Formats: sequence, structure tokens, C-alpha cells
Amino acid sequence: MSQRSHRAAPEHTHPDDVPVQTALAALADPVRIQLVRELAGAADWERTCGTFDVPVGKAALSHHFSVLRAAGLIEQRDAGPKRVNRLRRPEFDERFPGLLDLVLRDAGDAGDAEDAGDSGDDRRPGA
Amino acid sequence: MSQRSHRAAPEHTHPDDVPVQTALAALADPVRIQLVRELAGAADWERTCGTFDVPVGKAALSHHFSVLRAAGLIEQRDAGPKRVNRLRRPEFDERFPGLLDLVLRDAGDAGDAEDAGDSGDDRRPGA
DNA sequence: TAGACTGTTCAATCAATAGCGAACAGCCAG
DNA sequence: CTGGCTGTTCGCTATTGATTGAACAGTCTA
Repeated sequence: MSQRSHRAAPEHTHPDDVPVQTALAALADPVRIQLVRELAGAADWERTCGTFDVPVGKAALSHHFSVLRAAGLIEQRDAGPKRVNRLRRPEFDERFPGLLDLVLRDAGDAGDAEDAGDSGDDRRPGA
Repeated sequence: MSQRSHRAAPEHTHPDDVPVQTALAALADPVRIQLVRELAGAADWERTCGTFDVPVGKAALSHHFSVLRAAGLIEQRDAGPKRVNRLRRPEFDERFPGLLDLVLRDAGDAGDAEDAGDSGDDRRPGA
């Protein structure tokens, strides 16, 4: 018998079973983007749910984690009273190549501080 | 003289000025995904707004095009009474590498399994 | 066993957005 | 000039999703 925990394990969805639209919707939220970024900067199973620096209550936080799970972005495991998280980077990367990199690289700016190596596609309509 | 049109040109946003979140949100919609896909399968300036096979009225359609413009995904130009569209593939690709490919490749299915109910696919990490 | 701590669930609220119908504005053909 | 066509804007409704506070459940420590 499993003496691990009597608590229901969270429902996980594999990235393979996630439609693109769901993945995009999951990442199109500032709070969840922040969660993913902090998670990417930590080791697997290191961060517990309560240790993230996001401006929402724990109820909303729990909801966001649920969305991330359903999108195949994270995996959760119970560790005593806490719940530790892991970013499913390899699996998600295989299903949606480059997507995670985009979110992690673009840390909040809209691209104004890019390099000057502009390929110069500067066409304007109605010229 | 330029007899292009006396109509106000639509406001365009360059992909460089678009935050990731905006790009993701723009693509996280079934109607807009369909628009982008059809646009990708046609030549530049070939499709007019009314020629897309989407299940919405023209008012909603106009709104979706507005969102796509604001996300730097499309460019529009007036051609007589019609308005022709162009997918900003190279510019958008340079700003968000791989993102457009993801949406275009994943043509509506979630890999292999898509069901209408709750997927009892809770597999635990186990070991 | 009691208590503190962590996270989930519930009920309700609020904001954002998608949708439609109708009215409006520019463009071309007659 | 008039009418038909194309697309936008406006007013409105419905739906979705984010958020909170309170209550609940499970786990560890004292």
C-alpha cells in the first residue's frame, strides 16, 4: 500500500495531450508567466507553492497551478504538508519546441532593447 | 498622386513592439488561429477579410483582425472597397522564433488524443 | 491530541472579451 | 447620383476567467 500520503494526487496532463491553444492560453497570463520563470530558475522539486512572488492570494495561486498542470507545464508532488513543483521542460519542449524559451527569454520587455542587427523589414502600408 | 484611399489606414503594430503575453493571447483563440492558418496558406495580399471560413459574423471578424494587427501578426492594406491581408511571417518569426510554426503545424489536434470529456490520464510520477 | 502550517475547494464578485444586430462610411459599377 | 458591396463602429448581451475571503482537509511538530 502506498504510505506516501492519503491526499489525492493532483491531476496531471502530459504535454502530448495538450492542444496548442491550451498551452498558449496557459502562458498568456502575467501571473503564470512569473510562476514559470521562477520555476525555471530553480531546481526540480525545490520550490513549494507558497514560495512564489506573485501578487495574488493563495486561492488564486492554487487555481493558476491547476491551469499550469492542465497545460502540461508543471508537475507537482506532495512532500509532507507542502507541495513541490517541477517545470516539465524537456517534455514540454519536445511537444512545443521553442515556446518555453520564448517566455523565459522575453523577461517582461517588449523587445525595445534588442540588438541593432535589424534585418530591416520596414515596410509601411499606404505609402 | 496616391489615390490609394481616403479611408483611415488601420493601425499596425510591429512585432518588435509586442510583448510575448500579447502575442500568446492573440494566438490563444480558435477563430484567430484559423485566420492565421488560412492566411499562411495563401499569398500575400491575396485574401480579403470576408473570404475566411470562420463561424462568426463580420463584426466579430473585424474585431479579431484588429487583435491580430495589434499583435503584429498581420498587415492590412486597402484595395478598393475591400481590405487585403498579409501574414507578417518573417518579422514575426524573427521576434518570436518558432511560435508561428507551432500554431501552423499543430492543425487543431492535441497530438493524437482528443476527447470530449475529462481525461482520466492521471499518471503519477511514481518512482 | 492540539496546534500551526500548507494548499484546495466553495460561493460570490468583477473585469475582460467574444458575440450579434444594426447603423454607418468609403469604394466601385451602373 | 444611386445602389450594392465591404468592412468598421456602436450598443448590448453572454460567457469566460481571475480574484478574494472563508471554510475545509491533510501533514508535521510539540
